[in-house]
Amino acid sequence: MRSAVTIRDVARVAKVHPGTVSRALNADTRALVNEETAERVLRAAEELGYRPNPIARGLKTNRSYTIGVLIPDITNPLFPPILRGIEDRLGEAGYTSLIVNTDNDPDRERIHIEAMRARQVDGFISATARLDRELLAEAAAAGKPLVLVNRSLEDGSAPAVTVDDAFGIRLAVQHIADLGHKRIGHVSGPQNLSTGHRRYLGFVEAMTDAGLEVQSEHVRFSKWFTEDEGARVCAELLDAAPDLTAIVAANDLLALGCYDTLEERGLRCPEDISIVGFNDMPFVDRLRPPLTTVRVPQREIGTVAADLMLQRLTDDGDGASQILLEPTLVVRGSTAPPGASR
Amino acid sequence: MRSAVTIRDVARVAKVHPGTVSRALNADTRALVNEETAERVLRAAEELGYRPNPIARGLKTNRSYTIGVLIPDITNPLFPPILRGIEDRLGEAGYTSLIVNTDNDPDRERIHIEAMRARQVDGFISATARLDRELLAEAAAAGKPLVLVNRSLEDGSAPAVTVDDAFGIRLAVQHIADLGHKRIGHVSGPQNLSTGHRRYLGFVEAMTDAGLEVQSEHVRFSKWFTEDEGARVCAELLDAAPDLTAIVAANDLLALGCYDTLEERGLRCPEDISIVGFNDMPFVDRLRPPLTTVRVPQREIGTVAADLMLQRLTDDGDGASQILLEPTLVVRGSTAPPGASR
DNA sequence: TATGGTCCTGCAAACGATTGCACCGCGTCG
DNA sequence: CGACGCGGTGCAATCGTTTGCAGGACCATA
Repeated sequence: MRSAVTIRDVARVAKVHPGTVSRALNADTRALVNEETAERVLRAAEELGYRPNPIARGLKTNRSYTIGVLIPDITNPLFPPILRGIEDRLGEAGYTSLIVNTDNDPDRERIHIEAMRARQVDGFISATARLDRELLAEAAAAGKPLVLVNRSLEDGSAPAVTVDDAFGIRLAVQHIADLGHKRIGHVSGPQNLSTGHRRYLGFVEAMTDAGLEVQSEHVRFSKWFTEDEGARVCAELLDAAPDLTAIVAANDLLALGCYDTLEERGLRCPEDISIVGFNDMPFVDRLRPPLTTVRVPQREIGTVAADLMLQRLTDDGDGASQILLEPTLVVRGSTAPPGASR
Repeated sequence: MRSAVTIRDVARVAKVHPGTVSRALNADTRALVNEETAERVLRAAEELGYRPNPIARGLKTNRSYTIGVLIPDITNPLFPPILRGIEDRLGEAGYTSLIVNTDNDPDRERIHIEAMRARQVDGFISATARLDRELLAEAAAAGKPLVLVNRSLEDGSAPAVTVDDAFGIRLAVQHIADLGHKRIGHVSGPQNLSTGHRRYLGFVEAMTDAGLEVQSEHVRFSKWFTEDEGARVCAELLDAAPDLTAIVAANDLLALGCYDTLEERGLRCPEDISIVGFNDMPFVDRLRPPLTTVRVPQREIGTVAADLMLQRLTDDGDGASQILLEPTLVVRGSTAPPGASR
């Protein structure tokens, strides 16, 4: 009844030694065994419906064909498409992914890494926000490759796939500037995250390139990428600079928070203030108003990260390790020329 | 450098036999070993930072402390909260979950189940739509418990956690009826899915209970729970019964599709037609208009399913196996009295 | 003092695969 | 004709745990 067909059963049927079966079935040792014998083994395996037991294999080889994937929270709509990309690509290569939610909590993160190491994961993909230094150290200590997603270390010491944040923000600013806006604010992300930081730098640069001045009261920083923080920071921004006609948010969730604050203050979007987000999360096209935002190729991020990992796992000849994906602008209803209603 | 500390190392330090270490460390065999010895072993393990190797353990015990979780698509916003619930609860109990996307494709499903069996998962949790019969058979053949989520088999042959669909739809219909609507349509879900079917039955029942007649042209069936199908079926419905003033959709995505069709035809919601959804997916409160919908306790579904699984895994004394969770109505902007604008 | 019973703990065989090593037969070359 | 090389296969150890079984130490009872 059980899937009890082992390598020994196959050996018996094929009338060879279990060791030979192993060699015949393993792609890179097949050369060692006589063609004819190999075929006989293959047939026997097929016939019996033999499936090698990855557990037993892993015990001997120290490989689990499993990749640990760390994300802050699967409930954040940004991640499912990325995960989907990772899983699909990894799956094609015979790998499985083990997903954990860290909630950006160092303790949870540590526990999960520990558990994953115990489970002999072959590598880590991390889309998590904190502690990458330590994670990197952990991974290095365990001799496991680590791929960063959606963020990177300044010194490029770990392979990473990110989107070109500066370019994305530039698209947003240009669009707003082209509409005729002069006084443009930035609801920035946390500066200790590479995404938040780079988008902030990108904003400043794009503004000056557009010939616009960026006054210090036109920028406010959030502590996290959440809707609540977006609302709080937007309020702060409007208090400091009530004459703004447009806001570039560092992230869709922050933009959502801006919507909240505008509504609370009786301001209309886009008539009174235009808003641009970042990420193009699912369903932001259905908001009121539909959010103009910078679209990042989320699924592609996942597949590319998986590719990077697979590459690290097979040939250790390291190809490109810092991959930059290009975002695009999606113009929808939350942006309009300034004073559009007047 | 490696996590190379094995049970033998601990044994050496504690000056006992590896077998004794195993017994001392395993909760339900600890009684077999002298208190004092056990403590010594524990200290040694602690000191060395010993982590038992689950792979090796699994090889001997045939348990992987891993649960296979099948969902159609992680990209569907309905699932992340459920997954989160499952993972958190399972994690507390020392289990890990292996998530796969089936896309409701029988082949993909089969392949994944096969792979998971090979990986010796201890059980399956399925939120997938198709093939449960076969999945059940597979699981039974492998001697692995199976828990169904969000749907069930008519004969209750597998433990399942579902929401009370009939009750939920009743809430929706009652709300609409209370607003004064008489001509109420139903964009139904697929009838081969238990959710779709039960919501349809609930609709009919609730209507008659409200003293309203349900004419056959007031109900149309969709093939899948998708936005596109919602749009298609809604159009069909409006063609057949142009005088409807309210629509109960079997699902939020279908409701979204209804929005599309209304907009396309220049009908306003809720002024011309009220719409109610089902599930309260994330962000449907931010749509235009905010969607009135039936809220299901998504995260709780996950935790309860995990509980059910854990229960099956430990004591096989089977407690309640069909668990019904109660939904609530969330009234928002997509419903209003008929002819509200006139 | 012999016997029996209770606790412990060591021993060794699994679990299912991989892999270094040895061996065998045979062809080839000197 | 002997030695060598080589392709192919079997042997057995190994990965890190768990667990049935045996046996030793100790105590109590007859």
